[in-house]
Amino acid sequence: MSKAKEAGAGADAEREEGFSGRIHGSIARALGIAIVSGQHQPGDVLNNEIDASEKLHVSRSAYREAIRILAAKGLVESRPKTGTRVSPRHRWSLLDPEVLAWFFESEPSEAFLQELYELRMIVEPAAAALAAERRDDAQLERMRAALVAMQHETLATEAGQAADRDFHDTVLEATRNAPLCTLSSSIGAAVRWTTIFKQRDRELPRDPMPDHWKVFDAIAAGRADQARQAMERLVNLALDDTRAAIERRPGRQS
Amino acid sequence: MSKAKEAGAGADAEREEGFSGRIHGSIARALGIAIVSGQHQPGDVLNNEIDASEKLHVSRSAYREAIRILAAKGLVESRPKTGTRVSPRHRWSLLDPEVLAWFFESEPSEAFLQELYELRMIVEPAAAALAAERRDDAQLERMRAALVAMQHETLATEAGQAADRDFHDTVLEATRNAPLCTLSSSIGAAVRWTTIFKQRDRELPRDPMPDHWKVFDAIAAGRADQARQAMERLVNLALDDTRAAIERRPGRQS
DNA sequence: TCGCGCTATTTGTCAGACTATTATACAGCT
DNA sequence: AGCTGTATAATAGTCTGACAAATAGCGCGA
Repeated sequence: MSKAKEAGAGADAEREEGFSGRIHGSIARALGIAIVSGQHQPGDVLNNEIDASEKLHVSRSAYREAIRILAAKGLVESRPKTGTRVSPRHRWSLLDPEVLAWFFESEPSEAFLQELYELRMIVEPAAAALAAERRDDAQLERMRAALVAMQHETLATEAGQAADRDFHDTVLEATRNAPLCTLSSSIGAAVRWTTIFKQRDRELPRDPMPDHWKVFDAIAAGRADQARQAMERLVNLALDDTRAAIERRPGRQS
Repeated sequence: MSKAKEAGAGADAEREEGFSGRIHGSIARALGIAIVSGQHQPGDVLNNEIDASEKLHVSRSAYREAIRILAAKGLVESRPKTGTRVSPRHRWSLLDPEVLAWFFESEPSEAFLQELYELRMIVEPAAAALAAERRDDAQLERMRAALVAMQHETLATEAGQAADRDFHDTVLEATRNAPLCTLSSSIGAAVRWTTIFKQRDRELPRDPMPDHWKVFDAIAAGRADQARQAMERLVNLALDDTRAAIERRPGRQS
């Protein structure tokens, strides 16, 4: 069978700019970005299906499938006669990975970033505390291996960032709480997008390893409170770095 | 308002619980329930579009739109030649309102409920603390009004439950953190589904008002820590009630 | 044994017609 | 005049049937 087939790097890298091969996917992406970036505000009604699909040079069914995707994520709502209109913000699935990705494709507001970090600051330390109580030896070993790799490669390389992801993912898995995993995973992935800004800005100003090791040690020792505090510091420092990088770079690129 | 018609083709007795109006919606719902309930396990491939749509007596496009919805929520993944297969669980958007609803339509496992409450226990107290620091007078007034209404109507009535929702929603809004709102709103809505079990089981064993008022008082006074602790107690008691109701009702069919 | 191209299967896309729903305007009634 | 019910028109929803594109798996040949 195809067990080790899941290379990972290749499959994910294919979601680069432009489109994802499938028409309905790229239309959903384009519309989604237009919505989360405010080009289409809540309450606005989109062109009817015929006009819209003509303007985009696609068939009506492809356009409709794109709309279904957006509707599934709470961004729009369709009704006969009224048309398809952008839903109020409180209906949006702000934690959906794709929606988050769309936010980050159109320079999210600093306030939004702030809110995400705030949520991360609530969730990840709690996750670390749970992990300290529930991790098993195999997970512990994977965390250590990830940190070792991360230390060797540094966050400047793709492999290093993958190791970082691996560490955090294993911490989450160790909580044995599936909803918590998907949540924190989404936030983490989104926030890690900002790493690109940081990297592009200049060399990483701070060595993240000591803080990571403190989290690991606390989890290994089974000290929940200590793990929580260590993770709090870690996230806090990441926030500082990101905020500094953003303030130093008020110019938008395109 | 009569639900007249429906006779028509006659052969579509397949349409269960009746509503959702839109075909693609009900198909997505049916398939979604089948997936989250384990009838289709991760890795399983669904029938190809032609067979499936024939078996359901719907057109291929309607079926495809249903699949797009499920794919948008991470439940399935479609590729040419391979077909559409159920995604691994860690891809599922467990916090999506519809996915949660589907879980609760097919008696969720106790473990899953436990995990949801655990997450709620992490998020809601933190939200209460933030609300205590950021609420404005108008929000405060709406919280008070909601609690007064809740006290009059009790949780046994629809109006009383609406007031409960209103209270919690206002607390969330007061955090001024949009992602936190959508998250906690989803969890709250899902967990409140269990209220039905509780009600069905017997009279509500405990008066929830004193704990609600304590949360309110702390938020009104701007005492973040106090609000956090009060909300912790509130959620904890809800968990106890739910767990008791479930254990008292082990009636398992199928 | 290994690699390369063929093919069959499945999703993806397209086009056009018809149906269902409903907001709105309008006529009719009180 | 004000209200009520109905006709109308606009739009999403559904269906049909066809063709295109991608690709997993197989067989062929080096």
